[in-house]
This record gives sequence, C-alpha cells and structure tokens, in this order.
Amino acid sequence: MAVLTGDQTLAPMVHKLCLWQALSEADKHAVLELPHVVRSFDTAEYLVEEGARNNLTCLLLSGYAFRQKVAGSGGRQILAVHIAGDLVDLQNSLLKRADHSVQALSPAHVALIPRQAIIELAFSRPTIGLAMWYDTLVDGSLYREWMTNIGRRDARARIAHLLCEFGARLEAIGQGSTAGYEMPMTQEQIADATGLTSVHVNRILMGLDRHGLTQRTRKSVIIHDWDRLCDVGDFNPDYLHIS
Amino acid sequence: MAVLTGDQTLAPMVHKLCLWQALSEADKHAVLELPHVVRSFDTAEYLVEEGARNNLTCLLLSGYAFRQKVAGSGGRQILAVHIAGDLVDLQNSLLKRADHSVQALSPAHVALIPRQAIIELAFSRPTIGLAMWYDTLVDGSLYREWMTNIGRRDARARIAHLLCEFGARLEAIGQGSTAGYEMPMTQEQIADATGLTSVHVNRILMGLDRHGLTQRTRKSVIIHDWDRLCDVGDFNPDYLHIS
DNA sequence: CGACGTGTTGAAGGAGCTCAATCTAAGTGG
DNA sequence: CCACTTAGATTGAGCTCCTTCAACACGTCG
Repeated sequence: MAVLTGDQTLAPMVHKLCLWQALSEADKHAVLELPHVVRSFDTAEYLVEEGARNNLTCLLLSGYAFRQKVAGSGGRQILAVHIAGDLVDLQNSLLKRADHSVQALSPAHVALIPRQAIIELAFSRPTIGLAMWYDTLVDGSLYREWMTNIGRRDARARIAHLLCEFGARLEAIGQGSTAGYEMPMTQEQIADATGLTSVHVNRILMGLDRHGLTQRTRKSVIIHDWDRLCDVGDFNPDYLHIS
Repeated sequence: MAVLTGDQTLAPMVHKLCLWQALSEADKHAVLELPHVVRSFDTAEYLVEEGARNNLTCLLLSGYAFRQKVAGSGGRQILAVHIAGDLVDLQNSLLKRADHSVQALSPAHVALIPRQAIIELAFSRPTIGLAMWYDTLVDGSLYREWMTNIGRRDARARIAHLLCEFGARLEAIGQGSTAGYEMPMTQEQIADATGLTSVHVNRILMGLDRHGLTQRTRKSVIIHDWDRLCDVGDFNPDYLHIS
C-alpha cells in the first residue's frame, strides 16, 4: 500500500484513519511523516494524568490502555479500553486540560505526536482532518453504548457485552477473533468498566463458563457460542462503525 | 458583536462556538450565512431517528431535546440533554447512519443545516472547524461524566449531580441559575438518564426536598443550598469545559 | 520459600426494583 | 365553568440482584 521508503512507525494510524475515510497515497505519506517520539510504558503507568496540560497526543502502537475517571466516593469508572492503532488522546490533548486519565493496561508502545502537528495536518488535508474528526465521533459512539450498557443492562448482559465488544474489535485489527482472544483485563478492571464489583463479576464469569458460552483461563477467553453470547449481551456491532 | 444586517437565526451557534475558539468577525459572519431551514418540533417528536441516514445537522434554537438509546430488554437510556444553542447532531450526521435517536423534550425550534455546508465551512475556516471539533469533544466529556455518574455513584448522588449539571449549563446560557431553573424532565426521564426507576427517583427527590436542599414544583426546581447539592452530587463543573 | 496480586467462595445485608394502588394538576370538550 | 380524562407524581409492601466483608486458593516472581 504505502511506499517502502520512510518510517513506517505510524502505519497503525494510517490504517485506523482509512477505516473512516479513503486516503490518497499523498495523505498516507503525510500521516507517516508526522513528527513523533516512541516511548514504552509499563503496566499501570500513566499515559495521561487528570489535570495535566498535555501538548502531546498518543497513538497506541502495541499493548492496551484504558481511560478512567475517579468519583468522589473513591469508586473508579473505566470509560474505554484502547487497543493497538487507537489514537488514544485527541480528546484530552485538544481540550488542553485533561479531565480524566489514561493508563497502560499492559506493557505498551506509544508514539507521541505534538498536538500542533496534528491540527496543522487536519486542516491542511481535509480528508485526514475529517477522518480524525470521525475517529473522535466514533469514540463518542462507544461511550454512548457503554452508558447504555451500564445504565440499562443487568450484570450478565453487561459482561457479555464487554466480551463481545473485545472480540469484534480485536478481530478487526487481526489480534484475536470472535472465537477467542487474549483478555487484557483483570476481573476488578472488568468490574470498574461495567459498574459492578469484582466479586459479582467473578460469579457471572463463572456462570458464563458453566453454561458453555465461554471458557476462560487466567489470561484468555475462548468463546464457544458467539451468537448466544451476543444474544445474552444484547450486542449489535453497528455502534463500532467498523466495516 | 456581529453586524446588524443579515439573518441572525444562527446566532446561538456563533455564541456556542465562541465558547471554544475566538472567532473573527468574518468567521462569525460565515457561520450566520450557513444555509438552513427553521422547523418546529412538538414534545416527544423525533429530530433524528435511529437508523436514519441523515444529511441535516440540527441546531437547537429554543426548547430542549435529548438523545437516547434503547436496550434489547426494552430499557431506555437517556444519553444527553441538549439546551438552546447546542449543535445537536454533528455526531449522527457526520457518521451518516444514526446509531441512536434524538427527541424533543419540549416544544422546540430547530435550524436544520446541510451536512455538506458544515463540512465545507469547517475546512475552509480552520478556526470554525476547530471550534466544531471541540464541540464534539466536549460532548464526549459529558458522556464520560455521565458514565461515571451512572456507574459509580449511588442514586442520591446521581440525581443531585444531574440537577447540578442543569443548573450550571442553564446559567451559562442565561436561562436559569444555580439558584433554580425550569426543569424540563419528568421523573421517568430523570430515571432513564440516571439508570434508575421513576419510583426510586421520586423517593430520592422527595428526600432532597425534605432535607432542605431543593424545593420542587411540577415544572421547576429551586436550589436552596447549591454548595451542599454539589457536594452530595460529587459535582465539579470542570468537565463542562465552560469558562 | 514467602509474598503479593488475582481469582474463588460463603454468608448476610441493603439499595434499588417491581407491582399496584392512589393522588394531583393540567388539560379538553361540552 | 364544570365534568371528564390523562399524564405524571406519590406511596406502600415485598422481593432480588448486587454489594460488603471476610476468608481462602492459586500461581507467579523476586
């Protein structure tokens, strides 16, 4: 697809943007040439801290990251989970003052791109700009679905829905499938993503296994009956806006 | 601020965008000249229906509207409430296929603007484009806060938080204050916005009244103790990104 | 080996739900 | 202006899903 010469570090970003808009070779090239620095993060390390004034946007090259907010009571809400190729922080970096934090969920490689370079690219090449705008809008779509998940589904459906979402998203980047994948979250993190407690998550997960829908090991999930899991989780992939 | 000549219908949009970026007179003028049609909607009428392919973006000129999603179980989740001046549907119209619906919460006047005109304006005048992008990002910020509200606060805090949010937002557009405002939602709608049932919302609201925090009539709220209500609702207005 | 993070299990309690009845305000038509 | 209607608010009683607290198991890693 792209020319062979030149730095391919930002190829995952090109790939992602192409989901939203057809980019010309020149556009792709321009994205690849964005100034950036690659940095590694350990599990639980912060990519973005709440309150920070950030001039860098993160692109997740490998590993997982999640976005979270802490309520006054001390409860933590996980707002989104990001996988390789995701533009993790247009949101915080464009808004200047981060209103929530982003943490690595696993060891991760990240490309840091100056905000100003992103903005200039967006407006000098409208197709790219539109693709990036879409990207933030799709993030919003996921937020809406999660809100519905937390607000209007019972614990079993919430968790099944989360498992389905991972399956669908990981399949789209070739890092797993609807038949199973490496599960990056602990049960406590699943609890914080679904508005439940880890104890209850454990019981529900065991129930899903017992009913033959899934089969877990410590670090992975095998999905035995995708259709039924989608059914239990009230999952419809339209909101992901992939394909 | 703007020149006296010309159609001022879209002034609320100018006002909103100015919250995110300083616009030049020429920019303001360009926004006011966007092609549009004004239309009235009755309470409960749909501005956008889920699944629709929409080429028009809505700007709310007066009244209230809300965004909702329906879960498979039949439960409804209200995702956001919009007030006069809000650009109600960049999200759905840019994504082409609406993944949720938007309904009038009261009789409302809406300006309908062709998507293409918005996009062209956004990229021909980067300051405006950036302001609109910000606007969708701020929507995302509200989604995150609501998710935290639903997922990690108890019923009392959720409802107090919602009351605080309305107070702060209505004050910002001069249509109420932190001392009280016209409440556009029924208790059932409050329930659907907070992930509760209307019965429980009723009990909590009565409790807030009984404790002297608020005083409700059928259509309005007086807030007697704003600070304490913020405290109960774990409310911090930063996420609104106003001021 | 020991320690720590994570997963698993049990028992008890409570926040919020369900169902169902009643009340109230604000129309609406005559 | 009044009888009638209706959407929304209020209240009660019983129940359940999920939480809390606490103990224990397991695997990994220094």
